[in-house]
Amino acid sequence: MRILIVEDTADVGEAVVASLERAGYACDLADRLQMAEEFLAVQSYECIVLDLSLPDGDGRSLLRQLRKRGAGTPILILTAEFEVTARVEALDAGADDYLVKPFDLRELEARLRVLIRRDKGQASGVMQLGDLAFDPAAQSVQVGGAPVPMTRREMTLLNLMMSQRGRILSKERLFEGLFSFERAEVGTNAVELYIARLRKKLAGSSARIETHRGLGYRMDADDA
Amino acid sequence: MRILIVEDTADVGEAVVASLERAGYACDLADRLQMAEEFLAVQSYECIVLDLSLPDGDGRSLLRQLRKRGAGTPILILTAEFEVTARVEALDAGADDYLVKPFDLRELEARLRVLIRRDKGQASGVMQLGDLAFDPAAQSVQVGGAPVPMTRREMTLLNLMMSQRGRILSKERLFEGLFSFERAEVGTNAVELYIARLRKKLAGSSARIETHRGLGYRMDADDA
DNA sequence: CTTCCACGATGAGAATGCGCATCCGGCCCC
DNA sequence: GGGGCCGGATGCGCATTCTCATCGTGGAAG
Repeated sequence: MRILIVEDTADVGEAVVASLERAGYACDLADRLQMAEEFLAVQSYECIVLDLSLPDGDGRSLLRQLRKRGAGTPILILTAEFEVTARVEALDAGADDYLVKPFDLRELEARLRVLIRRDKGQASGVMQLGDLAFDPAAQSVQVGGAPVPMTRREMTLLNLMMSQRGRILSKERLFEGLFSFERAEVGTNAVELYIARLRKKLAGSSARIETHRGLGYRMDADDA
Repeated sequence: MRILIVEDTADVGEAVVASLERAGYACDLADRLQMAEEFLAVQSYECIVLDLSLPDGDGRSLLRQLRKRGAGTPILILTAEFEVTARVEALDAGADDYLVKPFDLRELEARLRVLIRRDKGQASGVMQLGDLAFDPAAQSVQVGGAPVPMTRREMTLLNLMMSQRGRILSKERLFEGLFSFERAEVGTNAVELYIARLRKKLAGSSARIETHRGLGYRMDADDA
């Protein structure tokens, strides 16, 4: 939990550092843009608190530079400029929050907690099986990095099989999953059909579908 | 891009809705907690704007309830309470931002843009895809540096597709992002219509919208 | 070991209905 | 009042989907 504070007014900077250190963060204090850049070159931070008016330049340039470089670090602007246009401009330039002096240290801490909390915790729900990757959210299938086009039925079947990988799924079960409501009219052969289609599209992958006669189907990888 | 606004003061709520709709968001307005919960039960939102003082209870309870349920939707508190302790409490309870009335609509919009782009995992504002550049803040689209005029709906759709680039978005999902409840009577092929219009305007660009029959649409660049 | 049967695999073809284009009317905002 | 934005309706083309029919194969019993 390391935070960079860029602030030229000594007493403000020191007060912020003292407060954040008491809250358990490791803090580096820079009073000029150049010093901030030196810190950033050798250290990565959970979060950056940035004053806009600095003796050797404008904080906005640092902000833009970082974003252009692709840095995703949350940045909180802390400044005396209270004009709405300045706020909008900074936020649109890539800042994540904007606090106007004078401010309350408790609020600063709370807002930093929010930024750090947000920055963590976005997991990708991708399922992997051998060289087969399936992302249910994106509805995308890849074999060894190459995308494989799938139709809707194929996709739902793959979803069923992969979310229960390693288990044998009865044909009735798969049938329910595929044709839950319109089942009355569709023949019993349909499941086998889509199993065949899936197998064909998954040829060349290390994932495969085993047949267990009289029981159902099971998905697994070749080796393992 | 659908936003839920929970606000009991009619003129404030309507002003916010008008402003956000002009910016291309689909908005649902709830003036009571109960209504908000009903909306949330049947619809998912990109973001929630929440007033704390409501006729049938305290907004904080909704906030806590959502977080306990594990909802990760960004929430912006919009209230007249200006005490620091109230802000800290709300932020620690799971709110992502806190704006005190009276506020400037431009700042609200800017802060919502921040929350939404953060939620999507992007740090800065401008999105690029091949030679197509989209700036949600400026509501501007460029193909190879040349500006392309877009209508509001087209822009909203492009925003949806680009912020989820590489993923297949179902027609229902796009529909929900495009239209709010009051416009519920629009036909089902409205989405196809705007897809067609977008494609026409994006002809000549390396950005492309693929159709995945039965699944939805997916945005990508020609090469890759 | 052999034989037979039932279950599963596979290919070809037909119909459903999805998605696209187009034209058009209506509405809102200027 | 008018121009652009918005969304309705229709007809057509075709991918997807499912049926049908045939062939392959595993397994158990004699």
